[in-house]
Parts: sequence; C-alpha cells; structure tokens
Amino acid sequence: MSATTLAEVARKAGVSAATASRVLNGSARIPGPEIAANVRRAALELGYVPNAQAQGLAKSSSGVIGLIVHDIADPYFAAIAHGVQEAARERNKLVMLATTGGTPAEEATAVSAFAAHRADAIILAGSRTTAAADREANSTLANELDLYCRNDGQVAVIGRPVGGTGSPEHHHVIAVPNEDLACQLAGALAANHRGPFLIVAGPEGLATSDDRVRGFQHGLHAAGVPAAEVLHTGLDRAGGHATGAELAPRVAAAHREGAPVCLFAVSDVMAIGLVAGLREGGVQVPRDAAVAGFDDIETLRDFHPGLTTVRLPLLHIGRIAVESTVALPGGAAGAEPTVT
Amino acid sequence: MSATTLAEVARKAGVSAATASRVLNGSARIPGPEIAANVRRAALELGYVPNAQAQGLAKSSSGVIGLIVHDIADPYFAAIAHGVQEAARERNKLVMLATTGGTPAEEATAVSAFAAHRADAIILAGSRTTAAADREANSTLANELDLYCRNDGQVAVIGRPVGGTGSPEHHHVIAVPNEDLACQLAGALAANHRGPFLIVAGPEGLATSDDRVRGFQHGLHAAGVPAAEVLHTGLDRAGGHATGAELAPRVAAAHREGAPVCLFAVSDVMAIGLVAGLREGGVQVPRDAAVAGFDDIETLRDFHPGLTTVRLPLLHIGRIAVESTVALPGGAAGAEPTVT
DNA sequence: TCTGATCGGGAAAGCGCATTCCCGTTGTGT
DNA sequence: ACACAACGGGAATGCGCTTTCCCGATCAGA
Repeated sequence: MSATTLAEVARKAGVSAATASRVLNGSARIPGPEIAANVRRAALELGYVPNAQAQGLAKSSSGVIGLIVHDIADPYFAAIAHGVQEAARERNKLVMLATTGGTPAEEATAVSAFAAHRADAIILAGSRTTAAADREANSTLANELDLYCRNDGQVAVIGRPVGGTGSPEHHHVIAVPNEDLACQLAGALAANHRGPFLIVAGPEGLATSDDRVRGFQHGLHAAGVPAAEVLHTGLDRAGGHATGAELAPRVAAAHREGAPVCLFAVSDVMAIGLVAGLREGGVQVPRDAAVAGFDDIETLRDFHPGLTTVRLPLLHIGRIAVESTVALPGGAAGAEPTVT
Repeated sequence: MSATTLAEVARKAGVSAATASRVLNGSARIPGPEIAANVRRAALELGYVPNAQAQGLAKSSSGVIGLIVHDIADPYFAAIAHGVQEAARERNKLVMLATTGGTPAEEATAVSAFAAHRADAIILAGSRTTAAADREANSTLANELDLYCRNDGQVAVIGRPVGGTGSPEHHHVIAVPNEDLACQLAGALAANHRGPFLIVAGPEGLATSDDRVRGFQHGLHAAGVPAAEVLHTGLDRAGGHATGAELAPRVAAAHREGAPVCLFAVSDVMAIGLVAGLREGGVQVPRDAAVAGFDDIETLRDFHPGLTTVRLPLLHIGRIAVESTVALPGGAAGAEPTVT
C-alpha cells in the first residue's frame, strides 16, 4: 500500500485538492472552519503524510540544510553539528549530514549531492587544505560551490574560505580566530614556562593547523621566546599518540636536563593522544612536560591532568553558520555575524 | 537565475528529454555513444545538477536515510552516527539527522518529518523510555512509526523495540547486549573488589540504563555480592558530575573505614563526570574508590586513570542498522544481523 | 433594489524528472 | 528480395503538491 495523497484526503473530505492543500499547510488563504475541520479529520483518518519531495518541487525549497564535516565522531565536529542542528530546528529545517574524511574530492561530491537535493543552505565545516596534491580537487570543490550559489544556494564555510569562489553574497565565511587565540595561548604559556617549545601540528597545508601554528609562533616571538620546532602528523588522536610515543625519550631527557619541554598540540583531540603516547613512553604530564591543546572540547574537559587549552565556541559557531544562511521562520536574515 | 533543467540540457544537445534522462542517470537503455557524449557535454556546459526531489518523486525513492539520536554531541551517538554514515555512503544514500534530546515526542516529530521526506529508512538510536509521563508520547511515536512502515518504510531501532508497533517485517531491532555485558562486568569487578557497590544510573524508566542496572545486579548476585544501591540521575556528564560531588564525602568516609566503594556508572560519559565530581570533592580515583563505566567511548579511552569499561561496537551497530534496512546498490538485503 | 467588492471554493497549469508506449530505421534469416 | 526482429529515439503521461486564475455566491453601500 502506497502512501495516501492529498487528492485522496480531498476526495474523502469532499473538497478539491486545492482546498485540502490550503488547509493542511497554513497557506495565506484559510478556508472556512467547517471545511477545514473536515479536511483535517480526513487527513488524520487516512494517516496522511505530506510528500515533502513534491512540496519541495512545487515550492522550490526543500527545508533541508546540508552539513559537511570531516568526521562526525570527532568531538570537534560533533559539537559544531550540535549547534547546527539546534539552529536548524528553530527554523524547521532538517539537517543532512555528509562526512568526507577531509578530502576536498569527497567534499565536492557532498556539495553536489546536497545541491541535487536542493538544500536551502550548505555548511562546510572542517579545515581547508592548501596542499599541492589537493589543488585539482579544491578547484572542483570551488566550482561545485559556485554552481550551487548561482542556483541561489547559500553556503557557509567555517574557518577559511574556499579558494577561487565567487558570488560573495551567497558565500558566507564564519571566521574562527585560530591565529589570534593561538597567539594569546603562546603568550600565556611563555609567561609560565622557561623551557623550549614544541608544536605538534596537523598535516602541512591544513589551514586550521597552519593558522594555529603561525599564531603560536607569533605569540612566542612577541614574548621573546625562540621559535618552536614544528612536527607534522595526523590531526587526530592517532597522530598525537604516535608523536607522543616518538617524542617520549626526548621529552624525558629534556626534563632530566632541567629544561622541560612545553608541547602545543594544535587540537585537543591530538593533545589527548599526545599525553597518552607520552605516558606510555614513561613521561608524566605535567610533571615532566607541559602540554597544551586547542578547542576546549567539552567531553575532554574532565581530562586529568587538565589540559591547558583555548576555548572555541563550537556550538555557537555551528549556530552562526545556520543563522548567516537561513532566515528565521518569521523574520529577517541576520547580518553577517562573526565569532569573536 | 534558477537551476538548469533536464529539458534545457536536452534542447541544447538536440535530443528529447527522455534521451537526456536516459544518458544522465544510467538507465537500462543506453543511447548511442555519439548522442550520449553530446548530452553529457551539454549538461557539463550548462552546469546541470539533477533535481533529486523530482527524481525522488518520479521514482518514489529519495535516497535518504533518517537518523534519530538524542544528542549528536554525545560521543556515544556520534560513534553510531559515524557507522551509519559509512554504511549509507556505500549505498549512495544521504543521512538526515535529527536530535531529540531523548524525548519521545520529539522523536515522533522527527519520524514524521523523515516520513514526509520519504526517507528510505529510519534509524532510531537512543534509549526507549518506559516512564509513565512518556506513555502518551510513546504511543504517538509508535503510531508514527507504524504509519511509516505501512507506507513501505524500513525502520531500525537500536536497543529496545518501540512498544506497540506492528509490521515486524519493516521493523528491525538491533539488539544491544546491555544486560549481558553489565552482568559480566559486575562479575569481573566483584572478583577484584571487596567493598560495597554503588550504581550511578540514568533516569528511572530509561531502558538502556535499566537494562544495565539489572544486568549488573544480576552479576553481583551471581558472584555472591549483595545488591548495589542505585542512584538515579541524568544520563550525561552533568548527571555524573553532580552525583560525584554529592557522593564524595560518603565515598571518602568509606575509604577511611577500609571498605572503599566501587562505583558503576551506566555510561562512560557519566563515569567521566562522576570521576571529575569525586575529584573535586577530594576523592582520588582509583586510590580511594573504583569507578567503572560502559560503552568504551574511543575519545575517552585515553582518560587517566583508565576507566574500567565494557566495549560496545557502536560504529558497527550503526552500520548494522543500515545494513538491515537498506540493500547494497547491487545485491540482496542482508539477513537480520545482531550484535554479539 | 441594484451594483460592485469580497470571499470561499474549484479547475488547471506547472515544478523536474522517469518511464511506458509508440514509431521509424536498420539489421538478420530464409 | 521480403518479412520480421531488434534497436534507437521521441511524445506523452504521471509522480504529489502549490498556486495562479477564474467563477459563483454573498455582503456592503448607495
């Protein structure tokens, strides 16, 4: 048995499809209360569920927001997704999710799929990459986004804009103060720490990682501390863990020599892995070395020893991404908000 | 400027819409290579993006899987979502996400919305509740699910089935061995611990929590240990934290008296909060008390001191939910798999 | 009482695509 | 050389809904 249609409801209620439609979706013209009640009752009895696809086709608006993340299991993205979801619900929108593992090629595919579904907006979370190997895929992504925008789609990018895209009125950038905050963090750490600094960064070319590294070095420089050595690895727990294991002997030695190292992992998730790796290598944190992270992930806040970290309002960032692209049910679209 | 349609592509390629359609979506009938190339080129030049809504309407299949969770920021659900997303992509499906905060009423709304979008399947993750206050909402949810199933929808419920639903051939239950595993956990703990046991559970009536409590008590009983006292609180970090703070003096006293308490939090996230709360109350874990969790959340694995916990293959569970409801692109649907 | 505005409802034309039929063309078998 | 099958393509219909346009009936105003 197939789903009941509006026409069937209309027939049962003894009215035309037009009237039934007007009753069942709060159009501008509200039919008489008597008839309305009839229609509603018929709909209920028949178990009518409007076909959103048909509605979307007719109204050319799907009520869907597309969200693209690297990995939904990463608490960083999960937090953003949470914010997006909240804001979406306030707007009676559904969220479509795509996880890409961070590759621009997959991101382009996701954009295309969302565009096909005529998503009202697409939110692109997750760091852009400037690595040479991704040049081509990045340009594909830019094209796909442009195409979507030309068809009146709204896109919000969290962090850095996608290179090579036009139509700025459709393309919102939610700036994340990675560089500034990393700079401040470096300053704060430099004030309390005398030993050498070491940065555990993500892959070279990952904008978020690069920004944080740059900001951190800046902060060190401003504090009169020599630049930190930078180690590149995966931007996840595994990357931090591997680096921790590798670094353990060196860190232990530095501690013995009275010049304990201060490690800055560019994300909390990495920092957690890093601490675990160090611990397995016999290094105790914070006794033997200081470790700082970035993001202030809620689930990781109870970690002990507590991580020095920087708070990023991820939930809020997710909300803002929605706010800047989709108007509230009965109001004007907000201006271009930024994270401060 | 609105999106280009198939008809426009067809016109530009000098063919009929039918032919263009056949070329652009790999139908059974493949037009001649010459024409096909023309159509493809025209589509590319025009930046044609098929309208998935229209396709869905015509084919009555949307290519969307609906996922309903309590809170996507909770790593438990994030892990499941990850698995769902993976399996969905293998099937060329998109995932629609709804977060409900765990209330059956919201869940019913979400089911309804997914049904409206003609989702090919709906996956309901997150504990069912048997609390009296939710009676009505639960039955609404059951009705909504039934209605969806009657319209040929597939639904997978992770954990306990929704009470009062019919059409079993459309309604898959992904069993999670909460009770068994909790029982085993209790046995293992009882072997190493002499002091009294205490269970920090979620709200009364939450199936997952109740199951784990029951299993745990069972395990204790089997080991000849007196039943544990059960404390009910929120099934999240905050609930665990509050309970930890509250319990701290008592736990400390027990430790002083030489009968340290063993605490079982029914989820890892709660356990983390619990440990933090205890610590703030001056209790050191595991020196003063033992704490065990449940789920083996990946992000929390590096927690120190390490949590005694039980592994739940969440990612796999997510995958299975998809597998049991949606067939692989070119294959038969799998049988009803279960988590073991 | 008559006219014109208004309201309540129906008929019909799409929205963009898949797909069933149908027809003209080309290739095979006898 | 003829009949017939197979194939490649187009016209038309329908998916379920929204929305304009239209028309009859009711109401207010003069």
